[in-house]
Amino acid sequence: MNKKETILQVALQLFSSQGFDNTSTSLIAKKAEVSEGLIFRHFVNKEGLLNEILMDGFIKIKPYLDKILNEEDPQKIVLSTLNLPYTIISEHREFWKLHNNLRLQNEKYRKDFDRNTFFDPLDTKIENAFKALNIPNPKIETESFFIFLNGLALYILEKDNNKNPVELTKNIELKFIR
Amino acid sequence: MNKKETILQVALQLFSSQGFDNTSTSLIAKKAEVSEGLIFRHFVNKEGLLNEILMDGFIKIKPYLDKILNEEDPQKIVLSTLNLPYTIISEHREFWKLHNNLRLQNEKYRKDFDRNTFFDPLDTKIENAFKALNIPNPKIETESFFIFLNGLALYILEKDNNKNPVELTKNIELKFIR
DNA sequence: TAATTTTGTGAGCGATTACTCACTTTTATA
DNA sequence: TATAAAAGTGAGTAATCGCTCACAAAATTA
Repeated sequence: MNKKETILQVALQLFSSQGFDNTSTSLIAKKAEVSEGLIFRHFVNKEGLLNEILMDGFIKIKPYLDKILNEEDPQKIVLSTLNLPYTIISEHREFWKLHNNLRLQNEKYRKDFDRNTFFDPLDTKIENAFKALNIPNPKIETESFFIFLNGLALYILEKDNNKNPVELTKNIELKFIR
Repeated sequence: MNKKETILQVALQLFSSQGFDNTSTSLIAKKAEVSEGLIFRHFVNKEGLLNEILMDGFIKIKPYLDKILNEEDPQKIVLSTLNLPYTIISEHREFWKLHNNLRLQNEKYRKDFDRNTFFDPLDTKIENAFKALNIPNPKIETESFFIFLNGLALYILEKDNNKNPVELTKNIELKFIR
């Protein structure tokens, strides 16, 4: 087992459960069973470690997004986006929790992320889908849709289990596709 | 100006913008222009300071809740609850931001808060309102409703301004009351 | 006014923080 | 196989952390 990988793995686990600020590099080293110095050899500083974790995470998330962006049926686009929170979180819970906490707590991170436009293509994809479905005010509808999506993601994150909230998602679906 | 009050005010501002862990007692003392020791005289420890801030905050929030709980018209109940995020955040933004961050980041705080059942009466109130409005599955509808409400609160928190998102709220309203 | 309590100070404590660096061990290259 | 580069160690650093405490000033009570 690669030691660099172990550090990344342990740090992600700790950052997501305890928070970035509240996790010391000494604890990471201890749990990863490496010397503390090795962390700084590989990642320069604590923030560098965080950045590499985030990069890795987004690279793993990307394919889920691309799959939706390649879809053409507007109804399918909306429906599979509604399932995105469950899909992502069930497979990358720790990363998504970390990303969410940083986004809500760290203003600098939030602005960097927003400038990064990671989800922008999905945003326009959804808006176009609503247009295609002849929804009266597609721009506002898209805004509502993403508010719902964020709420749903938080809801799933807060549950400890990874059970798919099918009935709930169905109920929400009907509010956007009649 | 009361020095204890100043400490509470400064600490709330710093905790909500930087996070609890990332804010030192020395910085609070400096910004409040008091000695660091005074913080511990008044609040025993850093966590005691946090708790008093939270207590104060919830006491200020309570009346908004009570107003809805005393309402009888089911439609009005749903509508004014949908306006709750904007109402609370525009007047107690810092407190609500702090509460949200703690809830998402600190597992102990989340569990304590959930056990505290602060919002439980509102939950049943909404469910009964949906029953009165003959909504097919009131339990699931209530769950969706609060997911939406959480998403909306985050949306308003992330915006720096305090502008009431009327058009958006109207759009969401129509998804719950036809 | 005198005694007591409350409010406030600031130097200082041990523990912990992120990080450095001289050094050794392992791996890759010539 | 000799050499260079990369990976890994662990003791040590200054700075900062939450917090204590002896003491002084201010407010309250007797």
